[in-house]
Amino acid sequence: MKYSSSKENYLKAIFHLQEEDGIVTTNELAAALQTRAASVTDMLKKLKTQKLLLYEKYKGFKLTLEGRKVALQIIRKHRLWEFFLVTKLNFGWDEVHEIAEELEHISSKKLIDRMDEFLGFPKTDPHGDPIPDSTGKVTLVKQVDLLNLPLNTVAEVSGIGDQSPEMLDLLNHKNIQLGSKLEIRKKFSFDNSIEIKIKNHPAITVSENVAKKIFAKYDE
Amino acid sequence: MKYSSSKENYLKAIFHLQEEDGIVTTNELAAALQTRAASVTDMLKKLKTQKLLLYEKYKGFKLTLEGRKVALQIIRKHRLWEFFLVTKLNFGWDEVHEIAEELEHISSKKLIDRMDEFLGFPKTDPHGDPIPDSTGKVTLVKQVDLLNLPLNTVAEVSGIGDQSPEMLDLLNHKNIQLGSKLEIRKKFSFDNSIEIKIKNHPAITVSENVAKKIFAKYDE
DNA sequence: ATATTTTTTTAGATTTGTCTAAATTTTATT
DNA sequence: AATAAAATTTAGACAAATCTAAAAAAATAT
Ligand SMILES: [Mn+2]
Ligand SMILES: [Mn+2]
Ligand SMILES: [Mn+2]
Ligand SMILES: [Mn+2]
Repeated sequence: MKYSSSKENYLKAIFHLQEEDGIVTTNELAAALQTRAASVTDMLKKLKTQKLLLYEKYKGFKLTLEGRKVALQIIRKHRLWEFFLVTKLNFGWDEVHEIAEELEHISSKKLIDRMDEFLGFPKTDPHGDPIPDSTGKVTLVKQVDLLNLPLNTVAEVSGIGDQSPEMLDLLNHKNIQLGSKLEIRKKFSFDNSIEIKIKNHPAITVSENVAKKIFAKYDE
Repeated sequence: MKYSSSKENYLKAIFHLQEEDGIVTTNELAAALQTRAASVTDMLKKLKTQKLLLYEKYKGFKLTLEGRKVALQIIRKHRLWEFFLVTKLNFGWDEVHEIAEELEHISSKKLIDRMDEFLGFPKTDPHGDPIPDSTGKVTLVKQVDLLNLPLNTVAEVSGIGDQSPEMLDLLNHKNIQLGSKLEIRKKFSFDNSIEIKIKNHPAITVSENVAKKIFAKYDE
């Protein structure tokens, strides 16, 4: 089945909001898609007709198994394209999202499976988010945020929980990137900020709000 | 300026028909785009409003300089993507057209320029058609069709003038591909068919209609 | 338990791209 | 030159995706 770019964007947004909130509301979805609540309601009805969504008016909605499956395929495409852009075309990890937002709607399944192979079947995208395999399965990546990383333990940055331009800008300026090796030198209990030493860089301090959005993996 | 996929397809089709016929008609364009003459007229008006087309009703139409420029950028993207699919993702040259038909509408200029660089600035696509550079300039490739290739002269297949699935199927079965080294062994004046010897393959015969659609370059 | 506020849905338009059927213009034929 | 045929355009309709404003339902506060 082939769906319009607009429908695909809705399915993806519902999936993401469902993941974090459990339940999704019309207004939330409208905000996420930068559209109006009325437009959302219109689309919900269409998605229901196509059996991609369970929806009873005023009662809320959630993806059907089929809707979930479609959403995961779009996410797979989005993240593989991002990986391609960063690793093969030397894009910065903070400039690939917009382009992937278009590329994720290219329909050929064969194309994306070949791309996956070409890239060596990567497990996470440049933002540390997991890439579903061709059947839609996601390998959970075990990671802790920096607030929960033990002192003086070398860890590798594996994900960022906030991909806003503001956050990416901050990370760029502090030389924090995916794959960076770092350790916590000190935790300030006054404001929960932490001092970080990144390999080959002077020590820096980041706030609690930043620290809890940076994920890393380390050997125990 | 950003144009819809539909508009881009129209501009590209007009450009191609203009190239071969000089003048393009409403019906021709409708046939090329698999749509109706009435739809074409509708779109011609819109393209005129956007100054991409010179158009007076019942009098014919042709691209403006701006329309031509846009068309060349779409063609550049189409051919670079085809090259990528064949050389990096191991697609057959007969299965890339459809996918490129979608990819050509991805808007990022930076993406396509990075891709061009990644591919080593190729001059022709997998069908032998020239790839415009980032300013829209095309390097003319000097080539003759097989009917005009001298006897017993080794030449390299550099282009195919008909990319229909039927033609591509025939070429596949006869082991003729881009880059094939071949020479004409005999020309049958009865029906203008020719006997071809392709390196590492037994001699084969192709009809006049096929021969005139195969282009090759050779040293004089 | 009412009243108020917030959320969601409907009603009715609008834009883009397409279609069929009919009208108009151009081109070809007697 | 008149007529027939072909090409092109217009008129009017439709589907998809969006919008604003109004109505309806649900949640919250008094
Ligand atoms: Mn998207
Ligand atoms: Mn990402
Ligand atoms: Mn296209
Ligand atoms: Mn081509």
